[in-house]
Amino acid sequence: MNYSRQRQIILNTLKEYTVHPSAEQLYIKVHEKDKNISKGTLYRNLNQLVDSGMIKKIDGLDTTAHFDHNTHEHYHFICTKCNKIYDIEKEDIIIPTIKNNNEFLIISSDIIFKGICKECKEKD
Amino acid sequence: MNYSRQRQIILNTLKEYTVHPSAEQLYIKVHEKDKNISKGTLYRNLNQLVDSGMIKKIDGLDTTAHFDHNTHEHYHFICTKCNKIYDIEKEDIIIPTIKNNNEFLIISSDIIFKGICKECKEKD
DNA sequence: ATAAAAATAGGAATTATTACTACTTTTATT
DNA sequence: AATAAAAGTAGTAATAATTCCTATTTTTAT
Repeated sequence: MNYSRQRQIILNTLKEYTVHPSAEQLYIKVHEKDKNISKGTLYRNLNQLVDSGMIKKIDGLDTTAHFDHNTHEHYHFICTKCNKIYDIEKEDIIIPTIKNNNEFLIISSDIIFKGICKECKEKD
Repeated sequence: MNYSRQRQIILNTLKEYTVHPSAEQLYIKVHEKDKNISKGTLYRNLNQLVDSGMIKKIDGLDTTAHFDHNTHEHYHFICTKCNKIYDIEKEDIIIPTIKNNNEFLIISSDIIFKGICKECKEKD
């Protein structure tokens, strides 16, 4: 992967997020910094960054892919009321494993908890 | 929800699968049984069946939604070589939980394990 | 300095999904 | 059984997310 100014902007912009934007949300911010960066470039670079392990792609949040610059192993909680996505750190959960498993070589596990966050609970 | 012949065909067709088809894959089979069932009808009914809890929607497998007639709580393992989706039964895993959690009310958790299945491991 | 490899902008194309509309089927009530 | 309201349908148009394409530009290794 060669250096590219555009890819640098995309990565830096993603790093400014504490939540996990979709490509479209990211595009708006990136576009503010450089009006010429096209969606083709954005998608191509996001995919390259995912493939090289520099960022993570999160599916299953809604119908679109979201992107996460936090590459250390962690999981997500989505509040079904406010749709906010919270990070759940590895050390804060009991990791699932398959019992007596000699059939599957597990390389990664994605976990998405869904429910109600404290804030929404207190509003009721 | 009223009875509809088309919905019955869609549900029965989904039940014939042991794997978890996308809407498109399901459409091909449904279309073999009744040439007149439209994609609009398929999507509308799939969404109704999901909303009523009769089937489950699985996101995060690839870019499209997949559907599962197996509504009892279970999880999935995707082989990154052959892309086959295996069911992992609840009783076969150690369920993840958030430790010392008083912030999130967890209603459901989706887990997708990724790795290499036995078959693909043995081919190497 | 230069040539091959990689990347780009911008728009076209593709794919998945939803929305719309005039018509048909189902269901509850008589 | 007749009937009217509610629910559902086919077929197509529209939308949204993402990928593909191409001529041009940038990066990198010599």
